[in-house]
Amino acid sequence: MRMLSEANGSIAGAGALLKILRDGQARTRAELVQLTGLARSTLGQRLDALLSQQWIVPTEEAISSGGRPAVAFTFNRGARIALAADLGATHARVAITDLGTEVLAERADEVPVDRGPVETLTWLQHTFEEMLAETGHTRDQICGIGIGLPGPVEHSSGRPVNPPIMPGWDGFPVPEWLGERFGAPVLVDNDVNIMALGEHWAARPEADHLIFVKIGTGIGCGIISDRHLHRGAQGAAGDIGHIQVASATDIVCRCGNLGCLEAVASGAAMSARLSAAGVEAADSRDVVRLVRSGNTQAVQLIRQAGREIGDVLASIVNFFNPSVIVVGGDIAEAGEQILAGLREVIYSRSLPLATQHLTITASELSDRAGVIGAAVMVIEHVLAPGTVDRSVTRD
Amino acid sequence: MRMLSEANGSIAGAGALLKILRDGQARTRAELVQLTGLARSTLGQRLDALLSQQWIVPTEEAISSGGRPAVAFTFNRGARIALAADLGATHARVAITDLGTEVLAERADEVPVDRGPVETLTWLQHTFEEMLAETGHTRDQICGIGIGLPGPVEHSSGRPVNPPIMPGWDGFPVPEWLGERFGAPVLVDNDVNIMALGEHWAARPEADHLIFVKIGTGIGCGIISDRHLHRGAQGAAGDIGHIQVASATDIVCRCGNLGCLEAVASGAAMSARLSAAGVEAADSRDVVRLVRSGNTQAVQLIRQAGREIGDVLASIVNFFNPSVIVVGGDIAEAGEQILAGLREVIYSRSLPLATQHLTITASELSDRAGVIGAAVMVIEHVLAPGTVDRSVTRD
DNA sequence: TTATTTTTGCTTGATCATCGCCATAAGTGC
DNA sequence: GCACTTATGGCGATGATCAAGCAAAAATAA
Repeated sequence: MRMLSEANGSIAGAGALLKILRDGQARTRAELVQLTGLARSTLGQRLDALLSQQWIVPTEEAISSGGRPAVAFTFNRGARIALAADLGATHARVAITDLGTEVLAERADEVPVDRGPVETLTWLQHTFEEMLAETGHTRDQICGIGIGLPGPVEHSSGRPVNPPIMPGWDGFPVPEWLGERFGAPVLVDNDVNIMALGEHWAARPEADHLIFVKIGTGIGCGIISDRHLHRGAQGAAGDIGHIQVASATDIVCRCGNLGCLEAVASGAAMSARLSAAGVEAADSRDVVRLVRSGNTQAVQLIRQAGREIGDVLASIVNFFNPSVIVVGGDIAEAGEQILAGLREVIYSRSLPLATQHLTITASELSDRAGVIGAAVMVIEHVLAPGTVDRSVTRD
Repeated sequence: MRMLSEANGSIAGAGALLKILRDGQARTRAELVQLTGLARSTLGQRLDALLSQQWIVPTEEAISSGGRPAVAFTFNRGARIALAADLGATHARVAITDLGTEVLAERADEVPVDRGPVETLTWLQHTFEEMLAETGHTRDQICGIGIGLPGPVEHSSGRPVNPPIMPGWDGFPVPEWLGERFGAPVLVDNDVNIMALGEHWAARPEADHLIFVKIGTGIGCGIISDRHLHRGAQGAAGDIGHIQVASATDIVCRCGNLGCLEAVASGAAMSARLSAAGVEAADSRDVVRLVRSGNTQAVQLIRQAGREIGDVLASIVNFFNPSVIVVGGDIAEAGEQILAGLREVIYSRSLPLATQHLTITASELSDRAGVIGAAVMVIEHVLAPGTVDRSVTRD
């Protein structure tokens, strides 16, 4: 048993304590004794250890009930920082967060990922460095770096696997490249996976089984099963964009197959269809703009897309029985229009037992879900190893 | 940390050791020292504890490499027994197994579950007692009882939830009823879940993500994600029988909806169709019999059913990315006929990344998957709490 | 100001798991 | 039969933890 607790590393035996304090609530010694079952003296020793490492801090306010007021301790979210990046096909979002996933600095830029890993990561390195200077943080405060990439990633090695829209990235050792430059552990994952992680952790921690559906240029989803990210055998889980839908078996998808969901209901498919109909729309954002401005064709199209996606999700609800479905991505910005279509189909097609407590909602974190998820991935890896990922990448 | 290890109960600190010995990773003291990092003396103490409780036994053969031969230890599968039952709609299979899920005694009977819980469980109690007498085991050797039921079960409480084919069972406290009579922990779960568990554990332990598809009177599946059973938010995960299939939106299902998979490809649906065509077939078994005897209509029907189910599974493969799909249930006894249809559709419709290492195979345990899974559920609960289920039912 | 209450820091002796060391057991090779 | 090698068991030392107690600190109530 000893080895298990010592595997925690620097935090040593105090890991269990930290776990309790990390929920953000201030706890007094008396409460902690109650919660852990430790002796007062032992608890004192452990608190000292955590205090000296700055992992926790005493709060200002003293709660008195007639005698000497008790000192309450809280988790020190500012003890370390996490570097997080959500790299999309054309735009990237980079952030520095504290250990409570609070965003301390943030940037969103147009960065084409198709120029290859070295150029993109060099830009990322410089952006991180600039932001660190901005916020006045040093390198030794970094507890880790989390990266989301728009394609399949082998999480254990942090390398992209045959990514369709990232030429030159196949097998590129992202963790090694960045790890050398910052001297911190680097974790990489698929963008939908980290979005699911972010939404689950920051907005819906009570949901045990969550599906995050990203509707943007393409369509994909991140899966949380029993509070763990489900990545699948090849890390390819959640690739629902190429599931065949019944209604349109004549449309050719970019993958070569017929009637893929993505070829019908994605942002790219919708903008293409609007353009063909004479309405100008270059990408997902234009579609959303048109919907918001009340364009009839766009509204009809997005409602129909919602029903198509709902068709696929209805099957998934029966199979997976999630407690929450969160919808995010560019197209989700159109709001209720797409959710209405989704709900309509899911509630009529799926089993009552599976739908009676099912929540279908738009992402609360919106376009920040990715970076926050990347931060969560890193923080959990450092503070509670094994919760999110079971294999270490780099140290 | 202390409290964590003590929660293990009677095995105390030696739990980790037992896990290693159980998997056969190490056998001699030297190897165990290497693997655990414990001191030789500490290891010796722990081994003594395990030996005195009969959890492990020294083997006869002594491995020498020039000096005094090392004593090899093996997990004593006979230390305790598990009582297991797989109750189906009309027939039941009951077994006593050792801790290695080896079947020591077994019975298969026609037992209609629709007569209510008291009659069925009373029969089960007597069967267990008879079998115990037969094998010469006593009650205090029972480490637990595992039950599989044909309907949704809230695993944490062990109670059926609105089971469609089990009148009178809704909310019945199965664990309490049986626990009182045998003085052992009772775990209950859906029949497909335990089949998935059995097949995963006994036949395919290397598969991290497994889907067990049961094709019998109805159609359902059990889901293993990251070596853990995925039960879903309402314990309703895996209910793929009522997913709508494109090809037959005109057929009414017993659930009231149109075009359910179960209404097209289940044993009940096939026997009904054969009967309507003038070929006598009362149930799934008759269908299998006809297929085996080479009846053209039956063969065509089962091939088509394979394709329909494959259609649904193709979507699930994209979504879930399993490493193995195991097919079981009465209809699966027909062998390659149904697998051919499945493979045909899945390999053509699902993504190459997801299918390239995907195995689609018939159940190795066949009609024993259920009881063995029930035994696994109990054994894992006692020996490695938290591996399969995270909530305790009864003690 | 003083008494009371409650928290906190510190000390002590006991307990327990673990560790390192040494003696002994049980083989192999000459 | 003897030296050598390797495995095993036992003993005292170590360190973490615990329960208990006492004194100091910091508030409230009289």
